[in-house]
Amino acid sequence: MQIVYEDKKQKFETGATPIEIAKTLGVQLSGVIAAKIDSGPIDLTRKINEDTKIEFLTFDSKEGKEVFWHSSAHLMAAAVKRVYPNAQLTLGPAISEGFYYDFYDIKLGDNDLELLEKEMKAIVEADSKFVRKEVSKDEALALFKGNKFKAEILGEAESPITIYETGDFIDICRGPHVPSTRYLKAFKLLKVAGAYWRGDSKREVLTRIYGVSFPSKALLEEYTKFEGERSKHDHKKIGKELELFETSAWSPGSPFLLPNGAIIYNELLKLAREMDKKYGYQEIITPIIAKSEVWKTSGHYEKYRENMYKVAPFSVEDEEYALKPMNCPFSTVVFNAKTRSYRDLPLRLADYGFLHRYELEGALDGLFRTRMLEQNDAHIYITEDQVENEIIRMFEIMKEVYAIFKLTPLMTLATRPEQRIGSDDAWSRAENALRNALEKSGYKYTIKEGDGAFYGPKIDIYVLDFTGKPESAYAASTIQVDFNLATRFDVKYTGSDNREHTPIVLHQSVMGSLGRFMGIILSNSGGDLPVWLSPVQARIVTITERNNDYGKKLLSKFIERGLRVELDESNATLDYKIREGQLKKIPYIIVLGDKEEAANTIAVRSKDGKTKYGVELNEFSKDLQEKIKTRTL
RNA sequence: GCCUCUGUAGCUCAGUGGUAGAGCACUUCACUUGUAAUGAAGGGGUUGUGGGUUCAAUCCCCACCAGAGGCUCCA
Repeated sequence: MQIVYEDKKQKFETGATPIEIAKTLGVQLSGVIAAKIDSGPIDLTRKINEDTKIEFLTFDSKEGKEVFWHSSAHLMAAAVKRVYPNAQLTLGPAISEGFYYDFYDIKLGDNDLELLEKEMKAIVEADSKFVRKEVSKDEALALFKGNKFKAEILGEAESPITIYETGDFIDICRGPHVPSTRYLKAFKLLKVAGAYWRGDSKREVLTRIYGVSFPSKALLEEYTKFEGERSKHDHKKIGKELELFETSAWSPGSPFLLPNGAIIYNELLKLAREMDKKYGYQEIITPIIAKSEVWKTSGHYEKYRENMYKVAPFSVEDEEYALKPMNCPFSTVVFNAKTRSYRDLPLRLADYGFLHRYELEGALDGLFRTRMLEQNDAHIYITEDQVENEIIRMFEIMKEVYAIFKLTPLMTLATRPEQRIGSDDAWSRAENALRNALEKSGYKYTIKEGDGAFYGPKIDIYVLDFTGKPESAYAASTIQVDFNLATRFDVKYTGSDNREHTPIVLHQSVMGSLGRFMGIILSNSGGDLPVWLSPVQARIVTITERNNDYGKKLLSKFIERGLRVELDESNATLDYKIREGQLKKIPYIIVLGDKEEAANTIAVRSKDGKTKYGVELNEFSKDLQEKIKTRTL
């Protein structure tokens, strides 16, 4: 057998294990969790019987982590079995950050986790080996007699079945695993949650325990520290601290924007409207409630009814009305308000209507997932051959907006799903248009096969969150092609051939839900907003009461200039006032004392703690206005 | 909707089967301060809501409401 390891080529006896091979090659095994050969990762103790390349996996690699966490899931399951012998094992995979295991027939709460951790520690100290065995399907079934979940899994598997023994614990498992429990030095069980067997809400509810583990205590501490950092980016916490929004049981899922929050929200709206103007979108205003008939025509009533709020009967006519969950159909009324020609296209209609969607209570999340939302929504009526260029244009808008917020976009192209309307030809042309637009604009993108809407392909744009990890990116913008809407609402234009044609509709939303977008900005910035978005752009602080009149005089000057400035003339100490301003993340604190008053200047402290003395008010306010105008820090 | 946890003053949180406490915030007074917390006094709570158990419930039990996390990661 020939093994290739980096540039060393050596022959080994068939049946050598990675541990033996490592010794011969002189590979240091400390930190090595598993090996990887051509056919995939394997146990360090498993014999290799094929010609192959070999790689040694440590925790640093994605595959190494997977092995490590999967072994940790076994460790946890072993502990659960000891403490709760009746618990039935189901599945326990590694996930992107840690692992979980689902159990059937146990009840436990967060308080029980400590007990399990102790048990796990005992197993780790016992240094139990992970022993791999192959058995027949029948033998495996016998091992898990009475466990319908394992029986279901085995039903789909082929003999021989691999099992792993760790002390007295046995689980069906493809592996590989770390050689022994001693490797699993540092771990933490995080939470207990409910999950459905195979993610299906009609099936059994299982108890899922989440955990993370690391090869050293230091790494676990680092993880814990990062989790602390995470809470600084919790938009709900920031919203509370900066007095931006409140939630109320009066209307769950519909946050109330407080004055400070409303300022930020309106600044975002202002930006959206500026972009509309710049890029030739016309704003329309359409009803919030309408007869359900509308949604029967659009098809939403059939597909989306569970998420719709009905208002029925609304009037004496006993006709059912509904709150709109989407703006789309209403733009057709605007299009049809007069006879349209191809010269009117592309017709770009922006709609900021308030939408209501019934979201599951458990899915609600601050500004991120709400039941009332407002999108910077647009519907573009267009001919098929205009699609590509129009989308390139949309990317221009998006680039401009993202640059302001320093957001990094990730593009995904979603193609035709199983259930769809429109001809395959039309789909191909539309998908190509989207692909070309992406490529001509120089974007890298991933393709999600079959993930398009039933009415057309789409591009979803995600933006990175504060961690910068693609897997936790936010869905921010969307661009969708729609073959359905115009047909359903009988929308037509006259072509250059003097005949009637049905336009294609593009759905576009650059910022998505504005509330949600605000949440993203809050989280990513940790509450440190640029001047143009800050509810209070500067706060005047007087040192003594003697300076209050000077403070009032300057305040009115700032307000005349349209700046959001406030005055703190309380009789607290300067230190206290500075601290207050700093905690509220106000970009500038203007300090006024006797010296400033005598010289008719101001002292400006910026958020980074640096202070400039003897500044002229005009100079400062001009600088501020410039920053606001250009939307820079 | 389902699972786990949580709900005590505006906020952050203690606490107890015998109707409640701290810090911050707020009000008042004193201090008049030069770049991240001056001191003192005071006001503020049907312990989420509704039932039940009990001589007695904020605490125990049930239901409801709201909040947090989870319900895609496949032997």
